[in-house]
Amino acid sequence: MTRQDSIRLSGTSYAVLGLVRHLGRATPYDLKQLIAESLDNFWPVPHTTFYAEPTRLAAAGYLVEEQEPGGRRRKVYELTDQGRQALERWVADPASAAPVLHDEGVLKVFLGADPSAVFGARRDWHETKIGELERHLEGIRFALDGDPPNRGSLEGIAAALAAGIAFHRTYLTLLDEQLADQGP
Amino acid sequence: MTRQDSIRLSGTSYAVLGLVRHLGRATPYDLKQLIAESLDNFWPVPHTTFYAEPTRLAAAGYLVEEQEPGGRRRKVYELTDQGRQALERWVADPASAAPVLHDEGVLKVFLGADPSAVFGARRDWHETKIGELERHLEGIRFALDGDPPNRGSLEGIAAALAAGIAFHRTYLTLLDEQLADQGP
DNA sequence: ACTCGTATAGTTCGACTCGAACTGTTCCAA
DNA sequence: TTGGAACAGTTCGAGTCGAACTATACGAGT
Repeated sequence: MTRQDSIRLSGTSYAVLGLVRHLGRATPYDLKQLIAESLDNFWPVPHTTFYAEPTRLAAAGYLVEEQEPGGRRRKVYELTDQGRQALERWVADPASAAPVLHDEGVLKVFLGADPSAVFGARRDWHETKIGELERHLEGIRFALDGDPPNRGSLEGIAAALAAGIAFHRTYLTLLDEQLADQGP
Repeated sequence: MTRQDSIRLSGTSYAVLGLVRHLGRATPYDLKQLIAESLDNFWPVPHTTFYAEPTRLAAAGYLVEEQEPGGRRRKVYELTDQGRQALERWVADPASAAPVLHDEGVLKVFLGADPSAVFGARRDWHETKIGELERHLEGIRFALDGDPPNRGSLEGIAAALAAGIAFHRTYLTLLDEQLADQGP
């Protein structure tokens, strides 16, 4: 009998349910590994949440929790019907919360910092980031050329990576425009 | 004697300090009004934080807190030297934390939602938002054409609004590209 | 076989954050 | 003169986060 503690489900909750559905059986660490560098660009989840949130979801009946008897005694999660249904309902609804951006650099400039200094530093960061994501994406593409055991998974990650790269490129363009409007 | 409870200062803390510096004397409600629709695009601050955070900052010596004797008994804040120095030090440092984006729509698509449905709905939202911001910006520009009592303030807000509009436009472009890549 | 370093895996804690819901105040028009 | 809308402020508890820490596994060199 699943419990109905009627907890609130956030985007992060659904992210956890979705990742568990994807892996079938997953430990918190698996979840963390899955999204590093891909989904993380659009929906950051601190790693501690992957330990806390599944426990919450299991208590409310969306997941089942098992613990390995020996070794690291890791907890392994699987979706329940209730979890699957909640996830499907949420995914089917095309409405989504407005995107939210947190940019400390713009805040600094708003509070009087020198735009060239702040945006200049930021520029380099985006370039580095793009490099990382591209390298990662290449790796995935290479894997996709071989045999595809987990093809679907990799394709989703590739799409997220491509979108992430597009996002950072756009940001770079915007920054360069700002920098051009300023200094010499 | 200012207390040194050595609290952690987040971007939001500095935002509060900066807004108080800007206004000279400010109530929480003033702060909230100041950033609605402008800074909010890059550094969202829930309104309750404008009640809690200044209290925290005052306890640690960054602000002084006074309470109106009658009426609404509002609390009024002013910057201390300690607060001013902390703010200046932070603003002078060109390094800033990486921008962070939260986009539930992309999350949904990542988890298997229909991209056209999700992005289509989102598209309209951005258009509405741009309209609002543009109307607001026009208002500010009109005010700037008149006499400028608080000119500096308004210019900062105008800049933030312009950047916000640019951001949403860019997002719109990206969404349209995604929608074009999909079906008809 | 052993042991040291590194990578992997997991947890605890407390401070902070957030939003829902509520209360109180002021203003203004009917 | 009173009732409703807009304005202003607060409370509360659940949720979120990151720093710091512990523990386990693996592997290279000895």
